[in-house]
Amino acid sequence: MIRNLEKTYDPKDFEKRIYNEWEENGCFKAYRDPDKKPFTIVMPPPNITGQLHMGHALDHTIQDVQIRWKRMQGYSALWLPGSDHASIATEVKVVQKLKDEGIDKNDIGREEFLKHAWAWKDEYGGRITKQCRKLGDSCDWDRERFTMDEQCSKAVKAFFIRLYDKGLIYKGNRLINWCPDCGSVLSDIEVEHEDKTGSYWYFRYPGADGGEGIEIATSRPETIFGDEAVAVHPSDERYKDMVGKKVIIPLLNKEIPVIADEYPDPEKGTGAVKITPAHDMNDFEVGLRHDLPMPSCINEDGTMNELAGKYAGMDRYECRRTFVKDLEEAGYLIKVEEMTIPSGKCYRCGTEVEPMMSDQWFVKMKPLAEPAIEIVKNGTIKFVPERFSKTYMHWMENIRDWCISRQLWWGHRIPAYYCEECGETVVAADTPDKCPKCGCTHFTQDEDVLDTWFSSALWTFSTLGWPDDTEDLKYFHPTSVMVTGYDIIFFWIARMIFTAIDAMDEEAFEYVYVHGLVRDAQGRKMSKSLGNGIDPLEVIEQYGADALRFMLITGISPGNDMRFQYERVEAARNFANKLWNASRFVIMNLQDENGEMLPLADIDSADVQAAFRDEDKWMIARVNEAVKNVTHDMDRFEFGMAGTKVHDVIWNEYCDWYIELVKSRLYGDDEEDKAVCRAVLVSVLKDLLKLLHPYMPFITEEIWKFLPGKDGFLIAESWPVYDDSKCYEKESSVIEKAMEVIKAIRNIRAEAEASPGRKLTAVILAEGDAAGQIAAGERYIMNLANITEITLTNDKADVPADVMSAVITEAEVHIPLDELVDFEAELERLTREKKKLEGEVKRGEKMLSNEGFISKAPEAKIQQEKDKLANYKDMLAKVEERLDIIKNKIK
RNA sequence: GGGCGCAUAGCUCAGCUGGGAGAGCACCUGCCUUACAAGCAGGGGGUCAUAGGUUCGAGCCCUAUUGCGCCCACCA
Repeated sequence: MIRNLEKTYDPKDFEKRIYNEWEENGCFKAYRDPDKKPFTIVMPPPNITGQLHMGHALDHTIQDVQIRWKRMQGYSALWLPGSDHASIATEVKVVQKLKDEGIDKNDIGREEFLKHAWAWKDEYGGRITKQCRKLGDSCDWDRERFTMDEQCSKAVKAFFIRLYDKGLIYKGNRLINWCPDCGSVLSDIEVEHEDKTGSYWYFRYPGADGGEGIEIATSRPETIFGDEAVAVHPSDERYKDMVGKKVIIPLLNKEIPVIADEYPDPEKGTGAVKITPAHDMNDFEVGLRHDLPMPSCINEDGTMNELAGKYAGMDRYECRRTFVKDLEEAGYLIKVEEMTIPSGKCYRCGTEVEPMMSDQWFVKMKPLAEPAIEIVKNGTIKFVPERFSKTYMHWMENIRDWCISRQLWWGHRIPAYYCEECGETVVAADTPDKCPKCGCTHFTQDEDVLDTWFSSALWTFSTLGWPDDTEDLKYFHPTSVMVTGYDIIFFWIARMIFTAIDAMDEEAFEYVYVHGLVRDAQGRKMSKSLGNGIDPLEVIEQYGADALRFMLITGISPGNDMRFQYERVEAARNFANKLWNASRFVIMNLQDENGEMLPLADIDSADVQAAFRDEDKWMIARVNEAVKNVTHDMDRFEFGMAGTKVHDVIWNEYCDWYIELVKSRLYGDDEEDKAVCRAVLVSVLKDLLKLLHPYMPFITEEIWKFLPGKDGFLIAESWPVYDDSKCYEKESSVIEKAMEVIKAIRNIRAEAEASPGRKLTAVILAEGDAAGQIAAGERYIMNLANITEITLTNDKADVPADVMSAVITEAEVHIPLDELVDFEAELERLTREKKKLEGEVKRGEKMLSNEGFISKAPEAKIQQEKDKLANYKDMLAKVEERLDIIKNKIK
């Protein structure tokens, strides 16, 4: 029975099976091996609410390629997986689910709600990690973590307490971003700014002294109820007399002062600004400077409060409409202008956020940012591509305090306890026994939870055991590379950097590899609302994970977005198919018709190496070269380039040339040579599979199983090493010259429209090195160009009359075609050739006659140009000679 | 207002430190050649956005311009 790969490549046949084998055999497990160097990647934890999307597929492919590669290079490679509780996102989903069941979150209370949330997590939380297995992620699943598991929760508390004790966490009443829909505060970066069309309403605030008062413009009339002043610029002549006087808010009959402040821009609006300290960031600052009261007029749910009088209870937008109408009817509205106005929206639900005064917890950022800036500045942490460090720096240098409390239930509850007697705040991991101030034993824990990014900020070290001083932490931290999209540099990367400096006193990672977004074929962002998302699982189902991975990673250059195109997945699948069939060919030739293994030469023995033919050495040299280049590219994070090079050596050299070159040997009678040939075929294929394995782990592992002389899994094999002694330049030049001749003959054949099956002969005029190379390569030429006889000569008289010709370096190839020669066409073809060569000669002469070039260019470059010019001149002369002959014939 | 990216073949994109423009797809021609038609062989196709500059030499470096996109900040 011949044992071979299935006739057709169908990834569904083996991808799942191979993955299970890896997992069952512990291939992904990382150990603290003192003899190995660690290589650590901590997976950006996907949200438990999510499904695997194309972004994950790209993100994970980049990580898995590195992990597999480093593992093969002999590192103790740990890829630590996990998932994120995603506070707001999950809570929204659970609330919705309960709502669908007719349950209101507030009716069941916190504890009951959390039971539902955990149940939800148990049901859906594992979904993504299951999907990751389809991609081939070689994570150490035994170390899988969750941001709300016991250890991570411990880390969160410990870190909170640590910062609190240092005075870096505080509670304060500040103007914050409030999402009325989520019912929670948001941090600054959770607000998305965009412009929208809106209106400026111009109102008159009459003077309290019965005077004309002042004209103001506002885009948010509903905040008038919170106005505490009208500000003008101190240098604004128009309002000089108004400063210090009072004006009356129309319809409210509330008196507010006119104040002078640097903030108003006399050029904008009327130059006079109503000041609402509790609902606008700038107004808040003005309010602080002038010691104004800061009353809120809007409730947390976005409705108006009692300050709005008869409008109380109305939604803020409804109030705006009604109030404007009332003001207009009362004659206070001067005009309305359409304008584009800025708007801040909640990044989760898109609701317009409301700036509000609120009591919240903050992290004081300045002291934490300083070392975080330094660690990137001094190169301890490196961004790939480098430009993203600028983005990071700019943000860090202008950082504001981080609001970390959220009015939600799903998340890490803030470890702050308030004494029920005296109100003292105690920050501790557990409920305190008694109040340090009054001795009371009754405490209430803070109701709020922490920003979901607070726990992810600790991810590189909380997952390895912090705050305990674990062996894992010592061995695997700092991590090696963090792979992420540029969209979460602020949310996550920046925060991991400063938390690790504070908690671990070291960098969280050495490199941050930043990739772009996967867009749809039209270049649009994939989104649920557009419905243009492409499900990676469907792509895998159709084309296999290897094809998807290969397409994703060869389609990118670091930091840039890419488009998802099915044609490219198909191309990647075709490549897999190519490798599959080539391997099937090799495996087939290792056995006799009964499936008995044929002898295989020992490729390491000197005798066998002495028996290598030119094509063997050429192929070995090509792989060796690829090893060098691919490794070099991967070292520089150029995974796309490296992948393309692996693709090219497999397809363009191994399949297109080497296999074709050795066929005649395999079908011949020289058993000893066949054993050598088989050995080279297998040995080279093994190296190629190794190079490709990080990109296409499944197919390479599956093929590996069928190859002789292996021990265990390919995933555990070592990465090939470049070997100086395997360049084989002399033998390679024979093959390359033969390839040149073969291509020339194929071209003539095609031009002559001679059928590929037709047997032809060739007369080759050659000189110099070419003569020897062609003589050595005759066999290859005959086989691959389908030539029955080659006359190798240096005598022009040997060239028959009716031939088609091609000129190559140091040689002319002539194909006798008798009746098939169309001399007109041949004339045209050679004339084209002549033109091309003339261009080359002209270029070379121009270059070499340039005084500056001769005196300034490097010697080697000049010599190279001289050699090229001589060659082109020689070729041109030969083409011209042929043209003369043809012209005479036509006459 | 500040910062960043992109502009190269019909399409999607590579092109690393400056030294003769590449790939995949699409297109044209011929082939079911005993690994592969998801393939083989051959071929056509580009003033590298524009204008200057540096250089012996620029797709690549510098300056400006145009168009597209992104990020940050601000706005009564």
